[in-house]
Amino acid sequence: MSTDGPAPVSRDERRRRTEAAILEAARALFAETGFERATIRAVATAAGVDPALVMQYFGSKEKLFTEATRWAHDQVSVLDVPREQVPAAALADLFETFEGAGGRDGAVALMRSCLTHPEANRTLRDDVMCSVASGVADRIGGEDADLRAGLLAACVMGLGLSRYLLRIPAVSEASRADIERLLEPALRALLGPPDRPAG
Amino acid sequence: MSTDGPAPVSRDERRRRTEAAILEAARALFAETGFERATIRAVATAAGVDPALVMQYFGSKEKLFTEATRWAHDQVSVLDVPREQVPAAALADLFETFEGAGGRDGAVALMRSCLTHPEANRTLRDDVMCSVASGVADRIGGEDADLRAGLLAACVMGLGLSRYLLRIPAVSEASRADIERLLEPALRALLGPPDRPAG
DNA sequence: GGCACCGGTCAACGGCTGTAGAGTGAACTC
DNA sequence: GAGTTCACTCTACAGCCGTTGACCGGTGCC
Repeated sequence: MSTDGPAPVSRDERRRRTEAAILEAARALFAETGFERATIRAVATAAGVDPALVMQYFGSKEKLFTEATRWAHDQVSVLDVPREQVPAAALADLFETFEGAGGRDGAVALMRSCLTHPEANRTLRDDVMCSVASGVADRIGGEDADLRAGLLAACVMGLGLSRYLLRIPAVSEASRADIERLLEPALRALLGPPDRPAG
Repeated sequence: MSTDGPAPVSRDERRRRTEAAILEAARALFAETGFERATIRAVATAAGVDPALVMQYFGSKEKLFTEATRWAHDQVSVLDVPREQVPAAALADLFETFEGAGGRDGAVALMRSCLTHPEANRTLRDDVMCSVASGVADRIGGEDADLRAGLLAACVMGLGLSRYLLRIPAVSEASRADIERLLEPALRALLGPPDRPAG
């Protein structure tokens, strides 16, 4: 309580901290109630600042939301594994996204608002689902590759929705291992028969 | 075009018709934009009446929403088929719910709002998902029956979400038959090994 | 034919929302 | 140490929302 010194926080540092606090509060509130019900006033209160400061930092509620739900493409492992490991990797990616160290609020916030907020809808469909499904389809191959990949993505998203958003007890309270054990074989069936390079 | 007569609509008949028109408009708007963004004024305009009349008929926006998204338990066939037909019946129920003759807007409206509206959330989780999953679990049997049923419900809901709400192209534009052909075997894998009556 | 009823409309209120602009005091620069 | 910058706050506005109560006119009943 003495070695801390007189709080030598520079102006830049303060700005970075409050911006992070606002972003964190926004993520939490967007995740909890969705875009429409989360108000800038509530975000500001949670972050301990004035509502006008939120506007000053992010320009508008829309831009705040976009910033708070930015999707990181690079933490998707399903695009980097051989065909047979796609189902397991897809599940691992889901668990990592929603239970990993990096705050899960951003993902929940995007998903929470994806049915009522036009841009969240577009982002989740195009930048997440279609983008991933397209890569998965390449690994699956065959005539129905696109549909198979789409159905796989749909099932994984259904799991995420049930477990983290709707919180259906049987799915929400199950262990990650149990879900992988039961669901991975089912997703594997979506891949279809093993590769046949030509045909 | 002449035998119609001078529109002999009684007062009761008029009331029933306008109430139905309001309900239909509400379903359509709730389905399109969700509970929060759909306004009573917009519903009234779409139904061709005054906003105050909507209040007079349904009491509040909440009650209007509840009425517009009432869930009919009786059209679920998955609870009336033997174990091996559960996956096919679950898919048939989904297609019937969202593409059947009885307006699909009610189902879309409930689903559209299930992530942001507390009561829609509760209804979809408890009255739809848990209720159905519980019945399915009974048919599946075994140690993990509840989780297996929950995962099956999650996958089917993921399909519905991708096809009718997010409209992911690969899933949305596929034929019902193709989806059944590819997804039914996968869902069948969720049932686990065939019944073993004791054990 | 007079009267009560009721489907329907009009105008308005209070509250909440996103947003804008002026102002303030402490941290930085020279 | 004076002047500037900038994080931050206060106050306010305009618009939209759900909701209400008074009012109007045709319909049904005696």
